[in-house]
Amino acid sequence: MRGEATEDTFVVCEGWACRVARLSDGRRQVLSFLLPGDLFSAVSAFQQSMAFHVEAITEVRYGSIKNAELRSKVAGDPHLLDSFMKMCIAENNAAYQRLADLGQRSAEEKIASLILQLMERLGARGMVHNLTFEFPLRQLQIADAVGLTPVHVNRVMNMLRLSGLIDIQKGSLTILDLSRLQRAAGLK
Amino acid sequence: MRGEATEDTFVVCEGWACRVARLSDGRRQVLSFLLPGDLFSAVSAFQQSMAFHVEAITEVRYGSIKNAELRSKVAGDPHLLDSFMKMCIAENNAAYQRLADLGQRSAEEKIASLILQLMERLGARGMVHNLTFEFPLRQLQIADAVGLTPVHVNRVMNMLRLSGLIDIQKGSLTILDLSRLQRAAGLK
DNA sequence: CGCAAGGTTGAAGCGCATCAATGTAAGTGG
DNA sequence: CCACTTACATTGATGCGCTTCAACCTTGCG
Repeated sequence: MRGEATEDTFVVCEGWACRVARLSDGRRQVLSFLLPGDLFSAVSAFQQSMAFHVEAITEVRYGSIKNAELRSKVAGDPHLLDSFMKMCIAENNAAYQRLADLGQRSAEEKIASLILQLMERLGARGMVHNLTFEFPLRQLQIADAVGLTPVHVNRVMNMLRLSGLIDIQKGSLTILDLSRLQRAAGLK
Repeated sequence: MRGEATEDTFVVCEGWACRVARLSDGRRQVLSFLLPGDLFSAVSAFQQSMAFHVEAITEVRYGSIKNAELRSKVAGDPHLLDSFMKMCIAENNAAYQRLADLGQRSAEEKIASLILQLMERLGARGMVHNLTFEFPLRQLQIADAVGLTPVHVNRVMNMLRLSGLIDIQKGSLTILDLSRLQRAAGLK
């Protein structure tokens, strides 16, 4: 789905997608990953067109609501307005955290913290069990999200695997040593 | 000003400030620059505490409004709600553009596009004349904004100056060759 | 004057990019 | 069922962009 003006606001019901910005020369930046429950953009009801577009990562089921309807609902219900603003805040804070990650962290830290952020968001949706969760990302998509080459993403992820921090099997990721992974992410 | 819960939402009236995130080991990331007319955070009225803090760059004059008052005003006026959401969108889109800059661009592109973005925002405020505008940033602040070392920022900015793209005199920046600067920024 | 903050410059090294080749698994058509 | 293709993961060799460390310079100011 490209970034044209839309009549509707969409919400992911099932599957993964991502917001992508494309530079004029073709370079791609994955701005954020969309998990079940996420709006394609928390504020899309209020803007003409998006500066990015949305791409499916897996098969995606999604729902929609007319922008005009969403706007009037939000305007008419202070409690809903508050929830809506909180989603907007979350979107902002997530972007700011990624900014700090991209600006300040090494390759290993970037990838480790991306994994931890995804786990946190999936955990809030009850989609993590025993530190294991679905992980449908290709290494190219990870590379475009953290600003590295796919080749280097491969090397770093292999290192994380060989060091016994994570394990990946058939689209499923398991964190084998959470505290070491957090240290590798530069946290604490 | 740290990121504690605040009773008020602040708006910059005069001067420059910036939002800053700090990593646990002390690394800093400048998330965005605040120019006259910017809210410290477009959504600060709706959240408990900020994930970042705000630092002054120059002397800053600012105003404030009680969060509760701002919330009720926004909730009570659909037109104001729309304006408010548009500020939130702008904040988001700016963050996304910086994400793409940090993830995909070279040092020269990062710095050139930062300069162009600042000029664009200042121009919208009528603060640019003959491609010249106030530029109070230290090289360290630029470095923390684009994710480079101050040393390298210095080299790149010197190159931009020696190449005749920009000129800096006493806190004032002039763009000498706009189209070459845009090309250096990787645009078009 | 003497100090502090910031700008400038050089030398050396590392982290990641780049280029290129090979491996591997799933899908497709004959 | 096998030849072929396509997509993605893996691995090695080489090089560059940026970091790091360190010195020195400039400016403003008590």
